Amino acid sequence: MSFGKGCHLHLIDGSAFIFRAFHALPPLTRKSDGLPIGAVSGFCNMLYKIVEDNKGPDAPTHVAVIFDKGSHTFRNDLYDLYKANRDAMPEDLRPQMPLTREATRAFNIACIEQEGFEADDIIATLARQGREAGGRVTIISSDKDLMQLVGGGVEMFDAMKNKRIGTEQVEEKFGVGPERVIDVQALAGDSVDNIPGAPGIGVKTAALLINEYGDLETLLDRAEEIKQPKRRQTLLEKRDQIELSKKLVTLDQNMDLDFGLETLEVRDPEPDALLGFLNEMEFRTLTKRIADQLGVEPPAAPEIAPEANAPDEPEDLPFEPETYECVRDAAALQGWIDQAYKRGYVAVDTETTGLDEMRVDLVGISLSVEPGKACYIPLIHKTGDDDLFGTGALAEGQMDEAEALRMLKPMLEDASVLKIFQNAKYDCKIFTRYGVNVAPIDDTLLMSYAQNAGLHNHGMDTLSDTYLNHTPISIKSLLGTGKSAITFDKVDIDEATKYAAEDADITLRLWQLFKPKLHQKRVTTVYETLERPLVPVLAKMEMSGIKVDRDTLSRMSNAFAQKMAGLEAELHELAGHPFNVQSPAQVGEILFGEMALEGGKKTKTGQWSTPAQALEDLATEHDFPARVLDYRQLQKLKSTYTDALQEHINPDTGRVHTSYIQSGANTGRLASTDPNLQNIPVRSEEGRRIREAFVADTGKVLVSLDYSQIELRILAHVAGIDSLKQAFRDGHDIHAMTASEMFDVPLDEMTPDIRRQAKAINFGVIYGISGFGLARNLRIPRAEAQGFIDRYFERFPGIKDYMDDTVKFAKEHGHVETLFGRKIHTPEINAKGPHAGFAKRAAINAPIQGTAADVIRRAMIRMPDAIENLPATMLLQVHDELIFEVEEGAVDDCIPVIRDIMENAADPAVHLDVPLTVDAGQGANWAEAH
DNA sequence: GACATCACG
DNA sequence: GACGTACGTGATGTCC
Repeated sequence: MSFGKGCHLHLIDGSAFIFRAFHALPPLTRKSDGLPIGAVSGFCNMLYKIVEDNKGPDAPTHVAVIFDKGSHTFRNDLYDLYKANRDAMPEDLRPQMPLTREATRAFNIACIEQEGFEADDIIATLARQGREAGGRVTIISSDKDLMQLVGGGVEMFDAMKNKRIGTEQVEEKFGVGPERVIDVQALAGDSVDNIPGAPGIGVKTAALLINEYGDLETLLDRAEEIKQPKRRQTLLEKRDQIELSKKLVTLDQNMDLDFGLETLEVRDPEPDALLGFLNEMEFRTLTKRIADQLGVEPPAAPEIAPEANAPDEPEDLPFEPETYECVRDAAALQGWIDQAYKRGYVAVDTETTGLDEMRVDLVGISLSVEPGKACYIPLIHKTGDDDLFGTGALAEGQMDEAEALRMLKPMLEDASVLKIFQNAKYDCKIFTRYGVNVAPIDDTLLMSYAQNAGLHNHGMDTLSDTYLNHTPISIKSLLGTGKSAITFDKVDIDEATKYAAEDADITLRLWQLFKPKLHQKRVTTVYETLERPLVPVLAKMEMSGIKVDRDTLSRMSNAFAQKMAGLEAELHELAGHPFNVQSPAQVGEILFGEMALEGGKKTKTGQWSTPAQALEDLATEHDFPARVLDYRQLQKLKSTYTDALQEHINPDTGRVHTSYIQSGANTGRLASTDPNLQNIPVRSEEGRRIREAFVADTGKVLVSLDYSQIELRILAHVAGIDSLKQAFRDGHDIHAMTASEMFDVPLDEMTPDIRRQAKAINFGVIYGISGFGLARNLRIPRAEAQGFIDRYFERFPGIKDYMDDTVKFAKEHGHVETLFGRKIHTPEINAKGPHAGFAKRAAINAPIQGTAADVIRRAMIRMPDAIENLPATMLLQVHDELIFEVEEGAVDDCIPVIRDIMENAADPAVHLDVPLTVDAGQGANWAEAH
């Protein structure tokens, strides 16, 4: 039936409804697997009402549900900040997006979306067509942006409030008729969509002005006449901005649509399809009600077998590498992309030619959408035979790389499709280098880390073995080892498919297993606020890198080499024969064998132990150990720093790009590798000079900000030590204060040595102090050290209580927690023997170190937004320090902003009783900035 | 690949 | 009563 007079078109604003339903309705999850379905439920109930009303006098003859699609529209081209302040889609809503499309189709209602257009524009176009054809139109929505369409047979209906919105209601809201709504919106702006409007003018004033002057254009032309000076000035100065705002709020009523209104005719639902869907969603009431209405038997409710969902029961679906698909053309790839959209999630893995994300080439991509179902898309695999350049020719049967990425990019960047990785940071960095900014992501490695830190590592092999009872194909079996190892692009495509697709399959299975457990184990907040959002932050820092001056390092290396040669000759002379100075075994033999020095200890393997501490004792009497110490220091600086760092300078960027391991330390700290930039020397004068090689780029400076005494402050807070807390509030020297309390020395009589001892005790406390450890550190008799500790606990009884309570908690629960809820497991805490001591001290230290780690993570996660409009880039993190590269001249603007974020990073989740203070430094290089 | 050593917070 | 200990990391070289 064609659309015309007497027809009634219902246009349902699907996207807006889902968001509103999601926020308005209590969270509801599917019983069998915990899938969030609250918004889908609200949506289906609304559709049901429409089906029910189909019999009524006001029944629609035509109906459609319209959704937004894609995030980039013509409005973004007009104004790049359009909707820029929108929050990311809530985690629980994302999987519901594709389900609402499915629901629409199940109800046999036209489901409409068009890439690059907002639902509002499609609605506007359809409404105009309906109006012009002489029919009635009802827009099911309460979105004020649609109110401009009301009138001439078009009205709106708020389905959640059950309220009709006609011309009167629009006038009530905007103070003008529907035809002038866009003028008012252009002036008033909209903070939700980030439409600027005229600053200082809201809806009330805007309506007043429009009613006085008739329309926006007249108002702007005659703005000079306005009496209020501020208002007049705004309208004159912001004319461009206001006109732009009008363009942004004006809906496009003339879109090209590839269907006519007649295709939207109301159709009865197919009972099987509709009831099948509702049953699958486990909507019991609705299924029954609709079955009754349709006059058919409701389908049997799905069986919920409790065992199938027992938390620790891995699914038994076998792994069958032969069944994985090798995707070799666009049609096959499109099928997988469609699957990803349909489900709203997809596991992704990349294969590359190596491990350095900044340099390697992408070789292929694998995807998985359900357990056992995965594919591999080979892109640049080579044939076995080398060509003239030894690179090998491209193997047959692979998609063009650019084409494959072009097809995948919209899906990988689409907010409604969750991309699941094992170690997302690695793959995201690769994709970024190929022009794809992957979001949103989930990461099974981090999910495991949030749940299981302290129990085991979180690599794919461990996780697959532990949770899926399956040992994945080893990469070594494909690449070989050592010198004869090949790169992944040389691997036969069939073999590569089995390996790569399996990784995606495993990732997806792990995700399905871990997802509900986050909640069960009470670590959803940790994962969502401390792990997942850190991934893009770290990826950006790593890709930024830090500039390192090769010449400085090279000169230092040469100087070290010369000194070492001199020392080596001297040592051979002293020993009376040549030997390898770098061999602790040989040094030990000379010291304690040939020279027969006293006090030598042996390591557990029976060789003489020669650590620096032991050599220092001997060095007061003998030259030999003193020279060994000198040699070792230089050897360390040269091999680990001045030589190795040069190798790490990326030839393309001239910078060093470290890699942070987010799951590296059980406590929540980061670890840095390849190279480790968290242990660049600073304590010795000679070593510190290496920091001079870390420089700011031309026209910029390095800025370093670090938390002062953060762990001691956290200890004062968690142990509730009032005197310490007060000392921090007053900005006192905490070590001097401790010394004064302990040794009854007034502050003005404090000596550096007494203070040094108190400082060692303060640190010892954080580490789970022992008399032996303190004695060794301070080089005092053990009894004396124990005396210090007893005294300390006497003066600060709260600390002793904290330590005992923490150990007790660990023994009871098998884990300890940071203030932010991070759990660190302590499986050895109930062990007997020497293990127990280690576990106890680790348990005491973990909440303190871990809380500090959580605090700086929170600061880092907030940093990108805070410095968005400042010429500053965050480069490095060294546990309690952040290093930025800042444009010269902007330093004084940046430091207060960064400091503010760092000092208040604990709030509002945790309010510390002690202030956190941050010291800042700046300079042309890291030595100066620190 | 285990071990010893030493760089950092 | 003896044991054998400061907490958390990563990189390097020797030696088997």
